[in-house]
Amino acid sequence: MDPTLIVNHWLDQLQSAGCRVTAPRRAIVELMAGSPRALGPIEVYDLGRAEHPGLGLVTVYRTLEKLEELGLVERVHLPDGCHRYLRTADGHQHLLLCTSCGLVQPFAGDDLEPLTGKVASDTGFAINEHWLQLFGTCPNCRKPISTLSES
Amino acid sequence: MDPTLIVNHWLDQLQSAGCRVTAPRRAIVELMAGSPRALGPIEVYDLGRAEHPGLGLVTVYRTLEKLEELGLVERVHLPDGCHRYLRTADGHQHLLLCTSCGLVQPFAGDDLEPLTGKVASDTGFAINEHWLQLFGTCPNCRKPISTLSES
DNA sequence: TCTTGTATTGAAAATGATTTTCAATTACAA
DNA sequence: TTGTAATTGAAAATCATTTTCAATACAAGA
Ligand SMILES: [Mn+2]
Ligand SMILES: [Mn+2]
Ligand SMILES: [Zn+2]
Ligand SMILES: [Zn+2]
Repeated sequence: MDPTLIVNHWLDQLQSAGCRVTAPRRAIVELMAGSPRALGPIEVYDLGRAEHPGLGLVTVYRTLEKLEELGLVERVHLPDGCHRYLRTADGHQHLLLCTSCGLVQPFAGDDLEPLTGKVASDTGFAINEHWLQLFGTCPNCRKPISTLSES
Repeated sequence: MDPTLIVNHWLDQLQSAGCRVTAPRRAIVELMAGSPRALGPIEVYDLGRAEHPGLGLVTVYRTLEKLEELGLVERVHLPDGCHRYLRTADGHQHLLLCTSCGLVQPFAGDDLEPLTGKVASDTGFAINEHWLQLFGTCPNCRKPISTLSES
C-alpha cells in the first residue's frame, strides 16, 4: 500500500477516535507507519525532530500510547530492553527479528493449536494467548564482508 | 530435588565462578531457587529482608545479574513490565504463565522446526533463537467463587 | 472568515527504576 | 590468625517515564 495512504489512514483513525490531527502527531505517525524496525520513544523523538523540530518527548510518549490503544502499533519485547513500538501487521502474525540491524519481518502460518491443546490438558491451565518471536540474521546482514562497502 | 540441595548447588556455582558466599547472597539464592513465580528486584528486596534485614537493593541487582550470567535464573518478559527473574528450568523449555496469580509452569515438547525451517527459506533469514510463551489461567485461579474462601 | 471552547503541546518538575561511587566490612586463602 | 581483595549498603547520580500547568492551536459552529 502507498505510504501516504497508510499515513492518512492512521490520521483518519486518530480523528475518528476524537483526536485532533496536529503537526507533532503527523510527524510521529509518518515515522511509525514507515519504519520497518521497532523504535523506542527516544528514537522516535530524535528522528521526529528532523520533521518537526519543536517536538517534545512527552508528546512522543502520549502519541505512541494512543496509537497502541488504536491497535496501529504494538509493543515489542527484545532481549535487551523492552518498550519499543512497531506498526501492527494485518491478521494473526508473529515477528522475525534481525539481531544485527533490527529489521522486523512479520510471518504468519504458525499453528500452535496442537501444542497449546496438549499443554492445556497436561497442566489444567486455560490458555488464551501466546507470544512467539524468532530471532536471526537477515539476508542483508549475512552479506560477506567484501560487499559491506556497498552500503 | 530437595530445596536445600538446590540452594547448595547454586552457592557452589557461585563459588566456582570466583564469588564469595555471603549472607545476602544466600538469602537471595534461597528466594530465587524456591520461587515458582518470576520476581522483580523490589520483590526480592522486600522478601529478602525477612531473611536478612540489612539487605540492600543494590545487592539484589548485583546478585540477580550474577545469577543470570551463571544461567541459574533468567529474565522473563511480561505484558506489563519486563525485568522479572525466574529460576531456569532444565533443558529446552518454555513458559506458561498464569495472568491472574503469576504462577509459572515450564513446559517442553514444542517442535518449531517445521515452522522455523519454512520461515527461514521464505525470508532468507538465518534463524538461531526463538521465544515462545503461553498465557492463561491456572487451575487454582479458575476455581469458582464459592471455593475462594478456602484460600 | 472569525470566534470560541477545548484538546493538545512542551517545558519543567516529580516520580520511579537502575547504576555508580565509595568507605567500611567481611570471606577466605595463606 | 592475618592480609587482601571481594563485597556490602548508603547516598548520589543517572536514565526512563509520568505529572503538572500555562500557552497554543485545531476544528466546530456562527
Ligand atoms: Mn500465533
Ligand atoms: Mn522452543
Ligand atoms: Zn539485519
Ligand atoms: Zn493462577
